[in-house]
Amino acid sequence: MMKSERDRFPLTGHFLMGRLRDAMSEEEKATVESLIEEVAEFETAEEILGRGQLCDRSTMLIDGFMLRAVNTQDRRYIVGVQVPGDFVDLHAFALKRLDHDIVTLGRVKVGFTTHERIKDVMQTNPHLARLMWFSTLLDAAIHREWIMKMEQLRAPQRVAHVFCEIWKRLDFVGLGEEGKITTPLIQQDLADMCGTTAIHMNRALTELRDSGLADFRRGTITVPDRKQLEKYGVFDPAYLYGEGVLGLRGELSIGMD
Amino acid sequence: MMKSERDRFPLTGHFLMGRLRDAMSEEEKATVESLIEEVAEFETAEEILGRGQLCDRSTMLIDGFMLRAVNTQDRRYIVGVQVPGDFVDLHAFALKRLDHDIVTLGRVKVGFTTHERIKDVMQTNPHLARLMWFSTLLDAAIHREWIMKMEQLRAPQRVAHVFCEIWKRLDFVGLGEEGKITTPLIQQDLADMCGTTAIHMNRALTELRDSGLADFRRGTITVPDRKQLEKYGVFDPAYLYGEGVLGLRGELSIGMD
DNA sequence: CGTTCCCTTGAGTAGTTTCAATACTTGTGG
DNA sequence: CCACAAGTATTGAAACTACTCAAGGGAACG
Repeated sequence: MMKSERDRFPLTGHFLMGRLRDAMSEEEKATVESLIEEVAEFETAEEILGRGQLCDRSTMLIDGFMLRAVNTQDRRYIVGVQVPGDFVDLHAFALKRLDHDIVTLGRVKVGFTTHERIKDVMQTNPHLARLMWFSTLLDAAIHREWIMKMEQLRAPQRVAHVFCEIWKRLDFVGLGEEGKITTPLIQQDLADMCGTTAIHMNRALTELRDSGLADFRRGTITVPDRKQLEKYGVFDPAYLYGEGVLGLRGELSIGMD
Repeated sequence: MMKSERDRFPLTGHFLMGRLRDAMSEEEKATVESLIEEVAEFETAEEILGRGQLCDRSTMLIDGFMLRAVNTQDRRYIVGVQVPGDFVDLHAFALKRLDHDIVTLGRVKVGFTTHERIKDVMQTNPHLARLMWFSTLLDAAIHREWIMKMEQLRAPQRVAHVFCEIWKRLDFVGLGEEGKITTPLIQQDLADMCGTTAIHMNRALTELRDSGLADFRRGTITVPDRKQLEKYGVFDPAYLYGEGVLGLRGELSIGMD
């Protein structure tokens, strides 16, 4: 049996999986794997990179979850979640300073690479450069979906959408299980992702539970029928560029050469 | 007197103005200008590029405004606005298909360049490549701010924020006037940007008008005291990467070499 | 076995939507 | 020039959604 991507590339095997990883040659996968110069583990709620902080390295999320968040005096706003395989602050390569914090959600394992190394790749392998660019734009596409989520959905639908997104992204990298997934999320996190108070989030979760769509208990999300939850949360995975109308897998020759 | 950027580069003179345009050499500015192979004008509400549509060119907005929008059966969701100097669908270079529509807001003038040309630049000028990447990430940063806008603000503050953002972005490219700006926006557009109904948006605008913070009348936005409006709309322009804690202008040598 | 963090519930208030109706503006053709 | 149509803006009232303040319950960890 073929070894899994993760076995062959223990640090970056999940990068772009389910999306354009198929468009990467073995050499390119090896190049990406070799970018990681240092591996580190963090406890929960640790800040990997803070807003406004100058930085000269980027972080690959190997295991666990992370959040993009902005903290003000009185509140925290979550603007994104990251799952294994995500180059969580690759955009810092071009931006130099982030407008938000990157914080761990539960224990995580990450790999660091320097911007120096990335710059080399940029100049020597235009194809990989483009894939890295693509991966940062994937985050932007997710941001747009979140804006729409806020614009159109009520609290219970928003969480449903969040559940669907995380699940689907885990599916892409081969970590999505059947029936239930476990995360370090608490209700306050979900509230901060959906722009509601924790109290209201609790009521939204109760509603989902009562209606049998999804059950959230201390980080474990149980969903009897994902299709139904996706319908309820108006979730169409196309924006994740893995499949559907926006997917590129069938047209790898187009543009990514 | 020195000719303005726009006089010297009539098609792309506003590109990255107020942000990293200062980091571009004269040759680079000329290169970008030469990318534009075709200039076109459009009437209002025309679709430049539709969701899911394969594409092999990108569009520079020269004059006027554009919207990033997603249309469903019953509603339209606006996820971004573009002003002159914006490479409105540069990200289609890496994504190939957009997850949203790009539509004109009022009459516009645009310039087209092929992905073929962009690819050349990518491979021959890593510095420019990086600036182009930067410009797409700027959009992502704006998306994140919009998510926060939705998460934390009430309708009147959200419009206030939209007004501040558009104004500041016009400032950057030298089109921001004193006291008032004129746009082709209607109340329905503002509602679609803020995730409210047009009716509620009307009440929000009335509130702004009554409180003396801002007056919106048929596209013309009048603001007696921008600082005050910015405070009300919790608007901190840092996320636009032109100045403030995230600005790079004083540190051009860092990273962008 | 108690502390701490996380979750739950109730009641009153604030913000938003919906439905319904009414004006104002602008452009067009008679 | 007026009449009309289409698009845009405004207002009122009732229903819904979410927030705040306040109190209590449960699980995990030492």
